Amino acid sequence: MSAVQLFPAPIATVDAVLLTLRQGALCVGLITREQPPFTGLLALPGGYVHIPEDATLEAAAARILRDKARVECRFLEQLATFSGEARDPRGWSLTVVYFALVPEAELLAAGGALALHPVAGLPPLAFDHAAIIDAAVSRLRGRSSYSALPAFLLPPLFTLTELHAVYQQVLGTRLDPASFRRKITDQGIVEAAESRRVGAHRPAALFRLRAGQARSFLHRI
Amino acid sequence: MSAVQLFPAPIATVDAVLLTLRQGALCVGLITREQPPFTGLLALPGGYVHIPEDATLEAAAARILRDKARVECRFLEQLATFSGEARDPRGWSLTVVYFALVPEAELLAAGGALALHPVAGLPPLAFDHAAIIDAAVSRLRGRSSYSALPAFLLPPLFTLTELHAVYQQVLGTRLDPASFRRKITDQGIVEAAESRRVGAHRPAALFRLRAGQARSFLHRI
DNA sequence: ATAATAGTGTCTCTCAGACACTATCGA
DNA sequence: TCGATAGTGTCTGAGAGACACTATTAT
Repeated sequence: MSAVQLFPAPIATVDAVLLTLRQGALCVGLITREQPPFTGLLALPGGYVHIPEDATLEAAAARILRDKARVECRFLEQLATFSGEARDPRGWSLTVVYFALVPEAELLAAGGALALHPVAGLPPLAFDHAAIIDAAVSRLRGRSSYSALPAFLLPPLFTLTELHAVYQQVLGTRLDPASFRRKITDQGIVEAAESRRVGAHRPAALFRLRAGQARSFLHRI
Repeated sequence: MSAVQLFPAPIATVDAVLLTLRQGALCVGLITREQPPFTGLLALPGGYVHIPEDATLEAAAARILRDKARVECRFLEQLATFSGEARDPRGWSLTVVYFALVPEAELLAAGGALALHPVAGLPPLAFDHAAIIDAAVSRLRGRSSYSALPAFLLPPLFTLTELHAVYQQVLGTRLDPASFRRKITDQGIVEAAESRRVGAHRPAALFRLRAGQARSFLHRI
């Protein structure tokens, strides 16, 4: 390694995959590109790191989602870094991708410039963003079977029936309600809130995620 | 987003965490830095992406390990990207980190410039490399409980007793030999090789990883 | 035969799925 | 009282750990 950098630097960007559930369908937040390349195509929200404003890449992703969707995501985590010569016609590039889970209600309340599109049946996307979204959905599905990730698709307070429905929608399988309740409550993943959800029928207890323990279970769902 | 990039580009590099087992101890391959910053300290092998020689970041990581350790790793996967202003005194930087598993025998046969150091009790390292190694070890430990990753710490052909020992060393726990054998063989993770390991006592059947199925199990180990 | 390592049979306990049951609300 | 949703009790079957057992080699 010499002191002088002999190689051109790759173009480095940050992109964000924001996932939410709308009417039981997993959706991703996209923008329509206004500049080349890929003008007019849908793309993930993203951009350059703002130095020194962004302390880290994660901060850059949070800023991008704050600007585009007007939300502070309770779940934001690095997905992976995608790279290569072919993904951007301007040249060799890399993009560090973060993935966020947001309840739909929060997105709607915030307004924001992202349009929600069901991840099943997306139109052609800019760059390699279709593959990136596939990777994010795979991560969500994979982690959902042994973690509390799907809870981040609900508001901070939720009933176990709602959580059960979200797990079923994300995993695409039926889960026995009784076993589900036991697993969730036994493992200390959630804690009971004081209030109850009142409605037309028997009120349901409300729960919230326990801080820190939200990520992984002892046993599979 | 304007057409002109208004922000300085971060310094982008690739680093590799090469892990192996030596006498039951998990070890990482390190070099001694010859240039500033951190001259004289131990560091992960790494460097700039060579454009256009490296087709992707993974190819850059493979090249770095080929140059420094003279090995082609059968397991090489992206770990995460680390970033920030503080990790490199030259300024805001990001490094895309790959993590590799190699059997010790292969490393020794290859020679190479990496020195193996037990991950328990490392001296101070350059940059944030201590935190990066922690992340790699956590990933290995976490994935080992439900995947065949530890098998990559053995040569392509191995006995179930050897695999059992490697799992115990990586996980740091005792595993029942009978249960272990059943789980490994029942799940189609390995397939029997034709040959057997001959020695001073009863010969053991040799196995290899089944291509594709190497990554994840139905049930925990 | 013996030592040593390889590999199996079988018991038990725990946990997940199935599903019938009870509980609590509004109308 | 009924309909609807919330939540529980209990049976059963699968799988993991424990551990005693058998198998196969060299010496």
